[in-house]
Amino acid sequence: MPERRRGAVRSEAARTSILTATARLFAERGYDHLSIESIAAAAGVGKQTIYRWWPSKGFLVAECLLEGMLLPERLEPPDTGDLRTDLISWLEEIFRVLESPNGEGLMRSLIAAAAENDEVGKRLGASLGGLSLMSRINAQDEASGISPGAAREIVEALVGAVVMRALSRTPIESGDAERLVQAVLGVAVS
Amino acid sequence: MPERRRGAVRSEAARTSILTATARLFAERGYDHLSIESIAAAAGVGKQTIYRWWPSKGFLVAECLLEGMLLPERLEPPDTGDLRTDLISWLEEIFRVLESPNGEGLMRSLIAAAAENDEVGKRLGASLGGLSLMSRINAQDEASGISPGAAREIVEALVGAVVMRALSRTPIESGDAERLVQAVLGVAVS
Amino acid sequence: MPERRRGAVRSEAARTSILTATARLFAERGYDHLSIESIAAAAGVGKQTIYRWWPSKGFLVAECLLEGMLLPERLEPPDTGDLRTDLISWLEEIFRVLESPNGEGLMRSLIAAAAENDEVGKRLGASLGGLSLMSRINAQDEASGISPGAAREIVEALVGAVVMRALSRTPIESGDAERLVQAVLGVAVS
Amino acid sequence: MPERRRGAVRSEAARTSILTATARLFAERGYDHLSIESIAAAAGVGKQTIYRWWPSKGFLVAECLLEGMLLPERLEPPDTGDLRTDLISWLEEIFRVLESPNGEGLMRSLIAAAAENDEVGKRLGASLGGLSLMSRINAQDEASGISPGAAREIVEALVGAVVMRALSRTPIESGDAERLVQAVLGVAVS
DNA sequence: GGCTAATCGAGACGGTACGTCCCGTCTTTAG
DNA sequence: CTAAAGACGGGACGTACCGTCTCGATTAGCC
Repeated sequence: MPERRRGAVRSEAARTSILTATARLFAERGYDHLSIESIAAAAGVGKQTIYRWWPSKGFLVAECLLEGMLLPERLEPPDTGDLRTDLISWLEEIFRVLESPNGEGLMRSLIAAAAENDEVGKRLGASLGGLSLMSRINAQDEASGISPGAAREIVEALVGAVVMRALSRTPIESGDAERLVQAVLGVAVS
Repeated sequence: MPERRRGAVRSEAARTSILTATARLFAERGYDHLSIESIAAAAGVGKQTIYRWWPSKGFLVAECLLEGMLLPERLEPPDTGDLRTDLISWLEEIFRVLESPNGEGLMRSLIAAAAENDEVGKRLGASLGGLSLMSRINAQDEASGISPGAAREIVEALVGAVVMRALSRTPIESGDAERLVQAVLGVAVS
Repeated sequence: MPERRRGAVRSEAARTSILTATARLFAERGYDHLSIESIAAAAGVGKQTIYRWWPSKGFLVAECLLEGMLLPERLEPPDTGDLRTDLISWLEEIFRVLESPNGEGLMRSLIAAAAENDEVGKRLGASLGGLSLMSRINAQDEASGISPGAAREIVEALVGAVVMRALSRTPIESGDAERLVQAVLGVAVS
Repeated sequence: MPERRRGAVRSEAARTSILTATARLFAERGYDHLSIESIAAAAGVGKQTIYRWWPSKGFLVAECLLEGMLLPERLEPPDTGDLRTDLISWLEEIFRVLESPNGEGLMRSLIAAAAENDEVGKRLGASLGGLSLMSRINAQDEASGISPGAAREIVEALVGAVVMRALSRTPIESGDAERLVQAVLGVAVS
């Protein structure tokens, strides 16, 4: 027996409008300066309805991230067969986001959220496409010159480099994606 | 004549006790939850004295970082001549900090500060030893198999990987430093 | 035919446990700090069940008052034939309630409820025994030296004096009941 | 030495506008429905400025009462030499306030405040003129037929009767003041 | 027996207000 | 002119309740 709960059921309309409002305000104002109060007001919802389902704004942002409401596109690496080229395309896509208006601010907000909230932290890498990338590399281990089991380290290094770019406020220059892949993947795979 | 301003001069005692209090509270409570009010109280100082000299708590933290009051040790890579070994030692040192009690929390607080404040962001990499590492690699370019001009990318990738570790809440395992260096520097340099 | 409604009938168990819970919480926490939510929880009842039958907590308290669940005893004046003595006994009884632990708080809660809710207000005097006292005095008018038709004023003055005692936080001293009757009834009736 | 305190001094402007706003909102909305938040907004003041100086809205109302900002007129009994006539005039004045638009509501709000807050409770009687009346009666003890030391009881009874009128929602009729004085002062003084 | 209607418990919902924390600014007194 | 102290207007926090509503379950008269 599924042990039915009693009482009114959770309102999907409220949930949706809260997440939408969160995503919008996150993009507009950044993670700091994002307040539960303003989310509630923008969503046309009582504050308690937010606190009933999410412990803090960090988890709200985490759920938005999971639903793909924060990043403008699906940042998955393409698969043309040539890993190196795919990596470069992928990084260039990410860099393009970073260079878009307020793109860096959005990324830094994401980092701030990841620093404060466990859920966001655990999902940050995957949201940038790291997860599918890892399994992709793992599958190709033998075929490429990459040492086996290094997938995690490579992805960590590449995503980490992107994060450092956002944190260090260094402007991105053309060719950066290629140089980065070159540095991490090494000469051997060229 | 050096054009001395009239009136009382800035109190060094106040400055020091403010920075000390900031560093202590930063370590205890993290970047969020760090408040100017509590710093002033802990330092035995009026709030105005803080606002007179620093624009926000971010800059306070930046100055602490610059003075080496936030990280427990000097995180400079050693120089034994063997770059690969030095990198591993350096990363192991950083990982050791991460594994110390609240070490990860401290690192995440640093990242949060870097995400919010430009100064902290610009200095984060250097504070972890990235700056001296870069010049070291640049100097050795020809000697090693590293492609010329890749120093920045390599350091970015390594430091970035560390940052991702802290953000993703992945526990560190023995050998991780070596694997990371292996992945980034590639087989060719072994 | 009494035009019976269809559907389930009002649950007497719910009604009783609501009133009991109300009376208990009223005594424990006072009229302010008394919440429908806590009554419902204490009574093991849904909030709607309360709102279905009572418009507000004021009416709940009014019904408790009417059922004698709020005041510890029946505060009716005795009837020995000697009005003056009876009045003194009655006031002494009320004063005894006031002096009991939290007795004054209870009385003030009752006054607060009376100030907010019409029903409670109209019943307050009667609950303290004023109603039966009035008819008693009216019946004795000629026999005593009391001017005819003054019953209402006398009762109002006596009960009012008790209320003022509770409001003014003046401690009660022995003999107060007698002095009060003396002041209101005057020397002529002694 | 007067042990001078440091730091900015309390703003009289803020204090005044808070009390004015309190008095206005008290008259408009009553003691329940009076909220610190609305007072702060109406006074153009931060909530903390209220909480810094008053523990609760009860004390705010108490201070307004003390400054005579709540009751429309000075409700002191006149002194023509004839106590009975003066008492009647005084009660008629109070009854006139009760009969004015929202006058009864104001009185009940005052009673509610008195029931909740000690300060208001202690001052309620005095604010209605009870204090000056008591000393007046005491001074005349021998001259009148009033038993010595009965001043407090008489005032308590009279003011209490007024309070009961407000609580019981009984409409006031012409001659009520006289009947009340008659009942309390007795035939002897007629 | 099935239908309809009312009740009950539970509890989600949009709101208001609470009392607290902290912001960044301003004011006061002391050195 | 700096400094400690601290009051100020304001924004947001997370919590408590308000009164309404929506559920599923139960109960009782009616066809």
